[in-house]
Amino acid sequence: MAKNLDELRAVVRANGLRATPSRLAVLELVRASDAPVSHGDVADRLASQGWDRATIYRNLTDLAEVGLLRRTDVGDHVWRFEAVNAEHDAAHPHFVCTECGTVECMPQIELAIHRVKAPRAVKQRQVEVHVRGLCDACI
Amino acid sequence: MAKNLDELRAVVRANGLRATPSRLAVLELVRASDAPVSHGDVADRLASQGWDRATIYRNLTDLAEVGLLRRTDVGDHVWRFEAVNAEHDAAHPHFVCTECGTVECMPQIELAIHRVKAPRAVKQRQVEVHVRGLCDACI
DNA sequence: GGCTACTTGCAATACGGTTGCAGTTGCTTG
DNA sequence: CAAGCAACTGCAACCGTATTGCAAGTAGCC
Repeated sequence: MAKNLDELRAVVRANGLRATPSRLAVLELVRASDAPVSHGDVADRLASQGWDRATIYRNLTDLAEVGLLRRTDVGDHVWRFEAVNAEHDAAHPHFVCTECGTVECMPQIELAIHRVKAPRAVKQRQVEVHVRGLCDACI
Repeated sequence: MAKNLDELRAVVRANGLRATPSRLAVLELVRASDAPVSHGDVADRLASQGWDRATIYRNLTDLAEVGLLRRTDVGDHVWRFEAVNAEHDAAHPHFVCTECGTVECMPQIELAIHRVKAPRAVKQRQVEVHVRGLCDACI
């Protein structure tokens, strides 16, 4: 467990952030969750440790900004966060399950543009693509 | 124009709602928009006609409930509404500019799936597709 | 160890979304 | 056409998620 904290500390610092106790707690919790967690979830679960909601919020957004977490939403207009692991590369579409919140990478998906009238970024594929629906487990 | 109001009136009544002036104004505005419009947008644009925001909200949700409008979101946590009509029936991707927030319908875009391994919903195109990038004005 | 930039707690605000209640009105029916 | 009633509207308020300013506290660099 102490080793795990050192690892968290190292990774936070490697990403240019200070390894504060609250940040480590947030990162540990999100990494331990198997589904995306909301700010509210995290704040509730860390309330026993005395962290203020504003702090939790800032930590979540800071960690997301440096790429340790990913902010996502499942269509209910609540932002959720999940851990980003090493092999991740953002250059392909993502599928989000609107039921369980699972995010899957979809490199096998591509945009097909049937007519020329589209923004340049779209034509150049310089866009983020999010696909939202029910995964096979929830369908 | 009067004919157009009669048509709106008829369609609203045909869907079991009362054809009140505010409802007709809302439906007309949303039908005239070429991109999904938010509650706030509609309220602002109809403010000169004196309609209260609560009324606009209720009208939007009522019209969506009976199927004359479709509620949709483009990933920015603001609900938007678009008209449902014969040619606009199918759900289609929306492009949102990450800089200025402009939203565009993208019926000319379609998912191309290169390999069979994808969630069933994706293969059946039972998904919402959100495309995010810079529009031509912000690029 | 000192110092500085970053972080946190507190308190408040912002914003989209929603609702209760009393008065108004669309529309059905006689 | 008029009456009646359920649907609709304006007003005022509330809700939950998201976000921010400021002063005090602290991580970490030198």
